[in-house]
Order: sequence, then C-alpha cells, then structure tokens
Amino acid sequence: MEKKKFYITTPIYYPSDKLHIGHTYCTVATDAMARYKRLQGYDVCFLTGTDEHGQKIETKAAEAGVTPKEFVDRIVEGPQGVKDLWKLMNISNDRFIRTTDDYHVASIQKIFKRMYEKGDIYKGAYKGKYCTPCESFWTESQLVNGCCPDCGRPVVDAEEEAYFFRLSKYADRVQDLLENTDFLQPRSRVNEMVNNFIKPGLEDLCVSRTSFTWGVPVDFDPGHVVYVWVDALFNYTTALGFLNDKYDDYDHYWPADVHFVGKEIVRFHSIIWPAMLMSMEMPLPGHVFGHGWLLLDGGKMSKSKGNVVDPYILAEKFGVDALRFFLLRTFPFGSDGNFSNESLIQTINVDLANDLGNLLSRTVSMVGKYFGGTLPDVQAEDAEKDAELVQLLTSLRARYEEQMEHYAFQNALAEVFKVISRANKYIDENAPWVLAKDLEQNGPRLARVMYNLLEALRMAGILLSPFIPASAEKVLDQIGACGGCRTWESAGTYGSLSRTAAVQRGDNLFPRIDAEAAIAELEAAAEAARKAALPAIELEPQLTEPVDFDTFCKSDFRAVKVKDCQRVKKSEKLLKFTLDDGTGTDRQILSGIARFYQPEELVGKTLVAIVNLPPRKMMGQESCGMLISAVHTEKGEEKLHLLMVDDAIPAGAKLC
RNA sequence: CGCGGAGUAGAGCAGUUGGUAGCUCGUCGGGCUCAUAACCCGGAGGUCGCAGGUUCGAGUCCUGUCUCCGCAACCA
Repeated sequence: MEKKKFYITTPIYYPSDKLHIGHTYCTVATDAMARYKRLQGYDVCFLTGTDEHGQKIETKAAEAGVTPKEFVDRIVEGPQGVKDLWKLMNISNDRFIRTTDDYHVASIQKIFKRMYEKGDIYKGAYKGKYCTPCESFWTESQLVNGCCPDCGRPVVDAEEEAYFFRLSKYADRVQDLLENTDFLQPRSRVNEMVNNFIKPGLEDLCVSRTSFTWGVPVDFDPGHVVYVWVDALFNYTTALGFLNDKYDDYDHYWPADVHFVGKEIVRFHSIIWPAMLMSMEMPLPGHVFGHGWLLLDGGKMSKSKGNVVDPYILAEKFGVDALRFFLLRTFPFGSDGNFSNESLIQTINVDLANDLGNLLSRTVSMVGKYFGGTLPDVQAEDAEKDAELVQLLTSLRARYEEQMEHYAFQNALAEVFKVISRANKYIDENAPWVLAKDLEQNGPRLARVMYNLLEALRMAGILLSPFIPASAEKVLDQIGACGGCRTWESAGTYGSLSRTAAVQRGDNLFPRIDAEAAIAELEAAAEAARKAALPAIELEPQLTEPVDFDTFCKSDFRAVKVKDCQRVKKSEKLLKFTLDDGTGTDRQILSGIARFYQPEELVGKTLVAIVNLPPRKMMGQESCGMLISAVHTEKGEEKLHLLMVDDAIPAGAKLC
C-alpha cells in the first residue's frame, strides 16, 4: 500500500536581518511535526524558505552598498545565516525555497497572468499618500503626524497605476470557510479575522507596485513588479513544481496538510491565500495554524527594542536539543509565551537533567551493577506493583498521538513526562538496591523491575525523538534498543524490547546547569551584543536655529593654563581646576569630567574656557566659567575630550 | 462604546461539553541512597480581577465594571 502523504510548511521568512528565537520557535515546531509524521510512516514533505523581495530589502541593500541579491545571499547562505541556523537546529526540511529562485519567479509570472486573464486581477489606480523627495507611497495609517514616516516631510495625495486582485469576489466563500470548517486554528482566531477584516467589507487587494523594482516583474507590463501576496504565498506550490519544471511533486503533495504561521500573518493565510487559490481553482490546504509569540518581559521582541534573543547563543550554551525541547514543552503553541533565561534553565534542569537524564543514568547504572549490563531471561512479574506503570506505558502512545494531532506539543510532552515521573517513583517503590542484596532470592524480580524501567525509557525515547532527535537516539542506544524496537509501531507495544537487552552506559545526557552562573554569562553576552549593535559613533544633531552675531560675540572664550587640578571630595564627577587666565588672578572652574581624566595628567595643559559665564556653586565650591570639550557617543558609551590647544599660546589669549 | 487577548496559591501556567480547584518552581517537614547534591512522600498557601444574574450547583454560561497587553513598520 502506498504511504499516505503529509505536506507541512513554515512561513517563508523575510531576510532583512538575522533570524531570532521567534523564527526558530516556529521552525522547530514544524520540524517536530514533520518528524512525528515520518515516525508514523507518512511520506512527508517539509518546506521552509525565505521571502526575499520588496522595498525594505531593496533599501537595506542600498544602504549596505550591495545589490539586493548580494544582500539576501549573505543573510540566507552566509555564516550564521538562515540555512546555517536550520542546520544548527537540526531542522529536517526536505526543501528550501527562495523567492528569488528562477523557477519560482517563472511560476509567479504565469500565476499572475492566469489570474489576470481570468479577470480576477485587473488594472486600476492605487491611491495613497506620496512623499515626493522619498519617492514613496504610504497609506494613511503609516503616516506619522500626517507626514512621511521616513523623512518627516509633508505628503501629497497621489495615485499610481497598479493591479488589483478581486478579493471581494471571494469574501463570502472565505467567510464560510472560516466559520464553518476547522480550516483556521486555533478557533479563537476565527472571530478575529471575520470581525476585523471580512465583516467591515473586503476591499480588492493591490498586488503590484511600480514604486520599487526588487520583485518579480509583471512580464506583460514593464515597470510593474508583483507585490508580496502573490509572490510569497504561492511559494507553497511553486516549491512543489507548480507551473515549473524544477520539481514534479505538485500533484502528489498539494494541498498542504497544514501551514504553521505566526499570528501576525494569519490574516494573509486565512483570507488572501484561500481566495487566491479559489481564483486559481486549486485545492485548499487542510489547516492554517496561527501560533503565538514568544514575549520578553511581557512585551514584543523586536530589533528596535534591542531585546531580541539570539538562538545561536542559547544553542551553543545549552545544546540544540535542550533549546528545542524548551520551546515546545513550555509554551502552549496557540498562545503567547513569556520567554526567559530562568525558565529555559529550569526546564532543562528539571525535565531533562533531573527526570529524564537521571532516570536513564540510574537505570543503566543498576543494570550494569546488578547484572553486568545484560538482563537475565528469567524474570518475575508482580502484577500489583507493576500494574500502574505498565498501564501508563501501554496507553502512552494513544494519549500522545491525540495531543500531537491537535498540534498541542506542550501536552504531548507532558504525557511523556508523566511516564518518566512514574518510572522514577517506580524505582522508589521497588527499591532495587534492597532486592540486590539477595540476588539468589530476588534476581528474577529485580530483572523485571529493571526491564520495566528500560521499557519506559524506550517508549518515552521514541516519542521524544521528534522533539530531541539526537538525545532520544542516545537514550535508545544506551538501553540497547534494536532497530525494530525504535519504531512508531513498537512505541505502542509494551514488551517490544528484548528481555535480555544489553545496556551500554554513556555520558550524562543533559548535565545540570548552574543557573546563577549561566544567567550571569547570558546577560553579559546580551549586553555585549547590544553594544555591538549600537552605532559606532553618534553625534548630537546640529542646531538649525541661527544665533545672531552680536549674541555670539558676547561669549568670551580664552586660552587657559592648568596650574592645579584635583578631585572634588565626595563627588564622582567633578574635577576642580585652578587656572591661569592671564589676568594675574587664579580662576577656579569645576568640571564634570572626572570619569574621563586623571587630575594629574592635566596639569600644565593649555585648555579653552568661556570666562564670562556667571559664577555657580557646585558641591559647595564656586565655579567661574566652563571648560570646553568635544563630546560624542561611541557604541552607546559617552566619550569626552577636553579641547587642548598649542602650549605656545599664552594664557588669556582670546579666541574669536 | 474600533477589534481581539489576558486577569486562577509567592512566581510561571493548566483547567475540554458547568458538578468537591490542578501542574511546575519556590517554601516547610519527612524518606531513600541506585543515580546528574538527584529521586520519592507529606504539609502550608487561592473567597479563580470586581459586582450582579441563570442554575440544585459556575473558574467554566449571561450582563455590567475595573486593570493589563497586542492591533504603523521591522517581525514568528
């Protein structure tokens, strides 16, 4: 019999910046689902990729002084790029699509043309607010105080020629799809979509642009490029070979069984995407699942806030499997979750090190210690003492499957860990170390206890493999599971493991983490990363308000010589200067620059001061004037340099 | 009255169709020694934001009300 197929996708990510933990979350979830389906014996196709066109990338590339293609190549293929990250995270995608791939571009042009010929795409005028200096269109809602969000200058009403998709034509069918089927999940997103976007009336959608060029050209109308909707959404089909010769799996895999997407693009996937497929008369995907976000301190993670969590740092520090596990064990997939280093470390220590890792360690160690690593064939069951654990094991796969089918990764893992906890308790109840005192008498019983523990590890290990593939394999290796007892089939069958299994002790699976030390290191790393991301040099903006010449002339700047310089007691910032200003009387000035200079290094220097400022008391001492410094910010750190001039200049010389 | 989400033990969260309020961490006490100072047991701690209502019975349904968070862009 032919295997059933399963086609699953992540969104295609926008490579305008390095990807962060949020992208990783979505991709790891998709990977777990794909691996789960493969384990079950499905013929799986798992697609991910990048959405590489658009104005933002065009602009960023220009800023970086490279072509858009060079820019995205670096982020997608380069070191610590998108592909690198998925390799690191052990992502098992079968395919990776880039919307700049030739075959995709060719397909999109055909798709666009087909919808145009059908009349579902038509030429119209795109009305908007136009910023002439920036040559950019903006929507009403994008404006900041009614002005261009980029340059802040006023905008004018303008329109440009553009193509539109007749979204309105499909509104009723889409609403029906959302309300009367389980197409969109979780269910709570349905109301949001229907109330917010469909009920107020769907407007036709602008699907081309002339304001930038980095996109798929509309081949029958030069100057127009296909806007993101058509270009990006159809990736799910072009990657299978739809209207191109690169692949030939469209008939086999389409429609997708499920698209995993972030909640912010649920709208596009649950309204625009089905409408376009309807227009193309193509089958609709089975489900769109909108997952939640990882929040930081209850708020959004974003580049601009500088609080983006870097998956590279975490994976390197704690291990790929630990990170994968944490993401899927801790947060309900459908709702937002609060990310923190503390909960990451806690999850690793409690679930992976204490419960799972330690269970494996103590079990394997006892089989080694009491039986030389191989259980005897003669084993004695104890119906009463074994019943609960065996019952739990027998029913585990079904309970796990029920949760996985609903994409409830958190609950599926909870089921597995119930078994692991129960196994730890089982050890306590049966006290193998007591039985081992009289092997003659208790050998068969002890063997059975150990066997049950190995079975618990085996069945849990198989079901954990979609989540922590490398570690699960190590578990199965250590307990001596043969190939045949690592299958989905055997995960549902208690007793699959050979009674005389030979264990092989290995390294600790998940070493415990010293939480305090690890958090301190992470915070230091985050701080360093934050600083590195800051602009190298920041300057105060220049004042544009003019000052009239007479006012300027009233400021009396003089060269002064430092006769003495000392710290002001009890002040962190102040230095007290005794200066020769050429008048014959010493001048005292206090200056808040102690962070930047040692007092003794300034003695004898020739500086510049304004001398006719009214005297002012600071920390109880009089300051007559102000020393002039150059200030700027470097990597977020304030820098200051006193203005020092040639020592040949005599004290009191006027600057003008 | 723009839309939506959330308010449940010290913290973080579960609570399917209404029927004695659970989990993890922390905390207090006890047990065990095979194991990664881990594992096992027990205790304390909640008037489920507030106020009404439906019901024999509501965290769970209805109404009102307060607070917090998302909803321009980057972005899962």
